[in-house]
Amino acid sequence: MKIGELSKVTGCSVQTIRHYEKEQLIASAERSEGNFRLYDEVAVEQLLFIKHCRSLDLSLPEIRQLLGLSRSPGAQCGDVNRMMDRHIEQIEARIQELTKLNEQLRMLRRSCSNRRTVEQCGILRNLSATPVSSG
Amino acid sequence: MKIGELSKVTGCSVQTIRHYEKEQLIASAERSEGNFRLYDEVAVEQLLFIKHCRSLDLSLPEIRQLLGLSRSPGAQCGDVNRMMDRHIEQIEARIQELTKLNEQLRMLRRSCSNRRTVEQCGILRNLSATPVSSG
DNA sequence: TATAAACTCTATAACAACTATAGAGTCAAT
DNA sequence: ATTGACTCTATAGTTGTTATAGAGTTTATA
Repeated sequence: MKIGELSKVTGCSVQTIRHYEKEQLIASAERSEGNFRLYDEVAVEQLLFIKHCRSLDLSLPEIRQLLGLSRSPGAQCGDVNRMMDRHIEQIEARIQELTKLNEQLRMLRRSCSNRRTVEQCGILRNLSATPVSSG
Repeated sequence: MKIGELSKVTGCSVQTIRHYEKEQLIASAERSEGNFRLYDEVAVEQLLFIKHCRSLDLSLPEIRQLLGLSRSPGAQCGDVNRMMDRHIEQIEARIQELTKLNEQLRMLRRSCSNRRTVEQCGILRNLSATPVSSG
């Protein structure tokens, strides 16, 4: 199948597929006489794997590493697990950050309730002061 | 003061300050005879305002808009409030996304507990299947 | 058979908000 | 005069796509 069909089947855009090839996440496809990329079912599987990893926010280098590990079947799972653990840590750290941010934003938002002119706007006043604290 | 001192005082890097100037977040600085940028206290205030906004994850266009509003003191606060509300919504949506992601990752992580070879690794097996569900 | 439509190719730029670099100029001190 | 610290502009890199231009290929139709 050509790249357009692969795109439809997997839900990855054509440019994205070419991008993954350039980034070495998938092997360089064979070419037709007219220099079109040709794919088979294996490519579909690989792309779905990658897509699934991306939906979990794994980076392309992380995915490349996973693909490498899955190609060396004798290897232990330790590396896979370590990567997942690190990734989970990152996500949780980000959630914490955003949660704190959200509290600050809500506090800030409470400092102004419309119908004032910008001159007296509590939000702008609070943004000018360095620490976020309003009352 | 020159850009290096402004950088120290505000904690913004020299490149970032120049970047903000190019992006029209701060006015083009006056120049010395030798073409060095020269700043005063007003610039310090503005940069701290911007830095504070950035710490709240406001985008540069959003900050530019806020700065514009704060310069037209007759304007109503409505716009400021709408921007904050939209921003809060975005942050909360992102927190939801990440929380869901985190659950999926933890579930996936539970599917492999070291000491297996990659061939039997539950993580890799689950990543190959399209929906995330493991048991 | 000519031609148009739909597809593919490569290479490049855009996105956001910086960070890093190269190569040149300025300034103060020795 | 020269060193060192600073500054200048312009450009490329970061991440994972998406969008574009300009050219070539294949398929369907007139």
